[in-house]
Amino acid sequence: MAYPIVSLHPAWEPARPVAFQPFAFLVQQLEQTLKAALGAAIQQVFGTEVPAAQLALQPTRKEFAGQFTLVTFPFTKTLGKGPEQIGQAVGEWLVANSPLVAGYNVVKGFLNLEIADAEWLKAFEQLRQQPAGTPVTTEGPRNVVVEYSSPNTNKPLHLGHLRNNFLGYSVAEILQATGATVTKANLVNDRGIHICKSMLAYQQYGQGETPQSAGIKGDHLAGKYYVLFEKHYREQVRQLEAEGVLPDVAKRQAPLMLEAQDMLRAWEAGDEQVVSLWKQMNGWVYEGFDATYQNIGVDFNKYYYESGTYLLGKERVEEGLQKGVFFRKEDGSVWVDLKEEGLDEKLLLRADGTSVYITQDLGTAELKYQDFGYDLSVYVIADEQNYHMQVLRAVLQKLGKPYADAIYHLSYGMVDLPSGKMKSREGTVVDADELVREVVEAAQAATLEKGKTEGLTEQELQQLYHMLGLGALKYYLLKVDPKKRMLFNPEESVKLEGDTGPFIQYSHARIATILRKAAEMGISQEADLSTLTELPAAAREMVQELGRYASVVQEAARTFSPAVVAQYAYDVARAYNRFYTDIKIFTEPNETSRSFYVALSAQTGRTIKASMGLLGIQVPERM
RNA sequence: GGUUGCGUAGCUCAAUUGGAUAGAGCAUCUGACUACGAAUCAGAAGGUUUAAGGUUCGACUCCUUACGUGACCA
Repeated sequence: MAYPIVSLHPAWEPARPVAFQPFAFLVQQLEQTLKAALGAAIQQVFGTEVPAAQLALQPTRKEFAGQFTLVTFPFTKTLGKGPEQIGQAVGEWLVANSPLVAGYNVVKGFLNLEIADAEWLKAFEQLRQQPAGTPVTTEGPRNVVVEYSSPNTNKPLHLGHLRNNFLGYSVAEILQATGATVTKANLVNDRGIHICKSMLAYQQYGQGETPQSAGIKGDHLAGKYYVLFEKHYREQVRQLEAEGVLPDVAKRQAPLMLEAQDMLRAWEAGDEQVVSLWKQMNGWVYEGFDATYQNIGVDFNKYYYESGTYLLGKERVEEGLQKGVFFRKEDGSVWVDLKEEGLDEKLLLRADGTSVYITQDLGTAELKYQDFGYDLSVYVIADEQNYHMQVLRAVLQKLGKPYADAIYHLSYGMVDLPSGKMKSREGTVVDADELVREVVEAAQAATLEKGKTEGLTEQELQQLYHMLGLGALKYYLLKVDPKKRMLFNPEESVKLEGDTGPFIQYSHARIATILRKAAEMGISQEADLSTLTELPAAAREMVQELGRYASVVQEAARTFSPAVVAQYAYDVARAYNRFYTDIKIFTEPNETSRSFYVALSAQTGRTIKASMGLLGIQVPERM
């Protein structure tokens, strides 16, 4: 693999310029050319060379004419002139000498440059020739594993998991769009004391119930017994405390807890009965998870099970002891000293030889690397585990693992409710299946109210409601910067106006209608655009917006942020709606312009579809 | 107690990574469907970016302190 692993973390910096561009980066290309022209201008006018890195261009703000802006403040010292003077001189030179630049204006230290419409048209022509799915770059990691979802098998998925799943899926898609080969992995936490709790409760109170007999999804059934365990366990603790036992002791010595621990030991020892119950219940849970995954539209190429990796983790601990980077305490427990790394001493293996979380994570990391030899391994895990992930990396570094630095923790903020934190103990957890049902129902109600779907079959309607409901939910969860904690407001999440998924889906449906009608009217999208000389502002802005696609996806990949793509999709939809009200496509008298507007609409539709696809959101032809 | 994240309009979020008069949506108010879909568009109002200092041509962004709030480590 040609990519040095160490350079990939935490976010790789694209080297510029690159030799080969697989995608016509409309805006990037213009920017490059413009920068070269700017360099030449300064050279010609002032006789001084300015490093290209200093020529920072930014988009011109809406209230000024132009599309690109050069900030001239940084040059005042080296050029010995005032910021306005520099702007004037450079602008004047460019208009006279560069075909790119049609006009300029200077406001204080800002030189606003207007790109000639002919250039925009040329760029648009290039852009629309690009086949769908063309990688947006050749840089960055090429072989990536994205681990996400990673549920426990003792209860069903909830709202927090949804953020995780949508993020993981989307980041995988985004990285794939940069040309990387991406493996979506799901590490199932299928062993441990919490699993035993469900099993024990089932054994004691289940009376042979099955998902079929109870008419409950398997994951919900397991969750039911987990809750039942907690209920009876708490009762036992309360009783012990009433008998005068200290709270801490009561928690440890409640019969149910002791039995659960017995069961865990029996499981590790391979006890047939326990293992068979474990297999049966996990089987139910997996069926339930599969149904949820399918329903929310996420998938995986590879499953890992902690039951299959924790032993490998113990081997890593042994390896560390042999290499002398771990140490054993008198009681037999194994530790690593990470004080030099600014962390603490950390337990790796209990005195009784049983593994802790980090043990299995060491094993899983090893296995993943054996399987895929990745140059980037993304872990989509909530930020409450920041410390844990730092430790994992540090331990792998101590072990001298080549993949230690290829690990990237995509640390996302937890989801709050208007009522505060989600607490399973207080029953405030929002169930994923139920939430999805609610958003789909809300989408159905809204669609029926609009009454624009006559002619669709019942099946098409159901698909549409699902598409819209999930679109609303996914967009709502993905539009916020992953790193930030977010508030989930159930009422807002099913809204379909303003900054929402359905708004963008609506824009797509609108475009689809335009294209259908254009086809009926026999309007070609292939007119020779070179005969057009001037564009209406709305069309120019639309072209410019569409041209950002590749750099937006690169930015999203670099920062592991679907929010960047969500924001872009919204911007595109908004720009199109503005264009739509501004310009009457079918009454446009100039045939070439009319053809151009249809082609522009088509390209907008493709861009919306692609962007939303990166978020895992589908878009309808009608709604 | 230690480590660490966050604090922007009434609410939910942005701000091109140090650039212009801090932008969107929701909610509120006003206007636009007898030419392509009003789930839309145009406009109004809404801010001492928690506070105080510092760095510089320039700070929501970087540094220090305080306050508020969350997470993790025992």
